Amino acid sequence: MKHTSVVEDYLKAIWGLQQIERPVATSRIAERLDLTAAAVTAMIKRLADQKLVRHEPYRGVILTPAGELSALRIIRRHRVLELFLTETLGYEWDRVHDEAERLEHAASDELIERLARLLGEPERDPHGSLIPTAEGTVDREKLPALPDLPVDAPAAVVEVRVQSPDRLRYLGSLDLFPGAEVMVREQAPFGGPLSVEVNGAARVLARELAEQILVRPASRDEPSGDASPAEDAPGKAGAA
Amino acid sequence: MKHTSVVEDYLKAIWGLQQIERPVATSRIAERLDLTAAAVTAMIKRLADQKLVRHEPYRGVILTPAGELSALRIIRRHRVLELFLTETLGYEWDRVHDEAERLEHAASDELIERLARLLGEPERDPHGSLIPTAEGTVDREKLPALPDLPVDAPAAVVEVRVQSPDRLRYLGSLDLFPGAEVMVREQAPFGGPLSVEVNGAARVLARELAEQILVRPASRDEPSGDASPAEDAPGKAGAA
DNA sequence: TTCAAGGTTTAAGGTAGTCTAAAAATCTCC
DNA sequence: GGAGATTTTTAGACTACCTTAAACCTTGAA
Repeated sequence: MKHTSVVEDYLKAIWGLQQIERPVATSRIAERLDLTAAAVTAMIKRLADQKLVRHEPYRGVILTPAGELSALRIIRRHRVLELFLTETLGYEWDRVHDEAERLEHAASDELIERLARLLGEPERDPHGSLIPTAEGTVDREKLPALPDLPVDAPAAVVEVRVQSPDRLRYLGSLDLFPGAEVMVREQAPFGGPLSVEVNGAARVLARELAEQILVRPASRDEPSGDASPAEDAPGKAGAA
Repeated sequence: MKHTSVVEDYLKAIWGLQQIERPVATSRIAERLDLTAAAVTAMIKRLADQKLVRHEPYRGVILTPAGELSALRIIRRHRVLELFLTETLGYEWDRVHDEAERLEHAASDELIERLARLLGEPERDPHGSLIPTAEGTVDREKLPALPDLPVDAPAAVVEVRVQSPDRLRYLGSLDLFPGAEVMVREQAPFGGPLSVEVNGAARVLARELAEQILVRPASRDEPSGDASPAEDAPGKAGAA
């Protein structure tokens, strides 16, 4: 039940990669954790011994139910901490990841639950990602990305699936936080950029970035983006 | 400048022991960290290589200025975190130590400074211990302990030098938090217990514990214990 | 003044994690 | 259905810790 912080990092990485492809290749894990494939192979053995993953040599790994549960608990920690950092301490949304990355291994369950209480039992982190429950469950949601939206259809940003601080900072400068109201005005052909209205202001956005912005289309009869649980824009709280 | 968390633990332990005797014996460190003396000797070599301690074989170690600075920064982290846990998250004062012990190695300087700001740049932790500044300085203060007080002289509790959760819980049940107003009524001879008035209520306290309670005698002309910077009693915030 | 007790250091071995380099398996493509 | 490229695993070595057991100082008391 209690793992080293390195083991926690592996589980988290594997969980994330598993959302993309199952089973997960050794080299994917190595890339994500910035380690050699040899190190990953060695660790996978240990994880398999602890019944956290199942490993088919040369084929890849998948998390066991125990492994997945552990992963989700760590992800909960991470996301609660991120939200605490922005909401309570005024961190910018592009600077919370690394800090949370270290704290998540040191924080007790009790600390996390107290933080969650302080934050009002939040459902999403500052990037709009769903926070797993303390029991380790998350809803699988299937949201459209910005480029999937029909032209001129109003929607609200729900989640910004971007890690890189640079990109986050840039998106923040465009006001593209969870909760922002958006409308696609035009999509340039051949994978070109999108013209988007963000909270009423006209913006142009590279398609690559737009793909990472998940939205909830406004339902016809609602006045304006009120269907979204994410209500306020993080990352602009008290500047350092 | 950046050390492993094990190194940080050693520095903190040595700093604390150095307040009692200098140089610090290998076996004292081993006791405090619950390791074998052999492990300590090995680590001392590494610390000496990094110029964090000076070591005279068979005689003991003392921190170098660099080592002391590092130690004080870690102690600052620890104490700021402890205060955050009681003040903001409602932890009891007997349960903050272990949590802070883990977090102190993961928290960035920035996090600690933001917490300190949130807490109003506090001077003392929940036990009344002085928090070193961000620059790594602490005042050396020389306060009398409860048994040093003349009978019937009013004083205020400043610091409770107790680690053990059991004892802290017990002292808390007697209202002996920093800020409490106390008066020694009687001292039993031959190292016997003290009769003490705490916030007006009569208590009896083992001498061993009383020795660890540091107080500031009320100055004659003040109405009541207002000279103390520690103003409110921690540890009684929202019960779990 | 020696010598035993007790604390300290060395020596040897273990775990968790990393790396490089080489061997083995799988995939790709003609 | 191979040859060659690619990916994965093994092998051997390194760091930072820890342990136990033996060797080594220091000291204090007869």
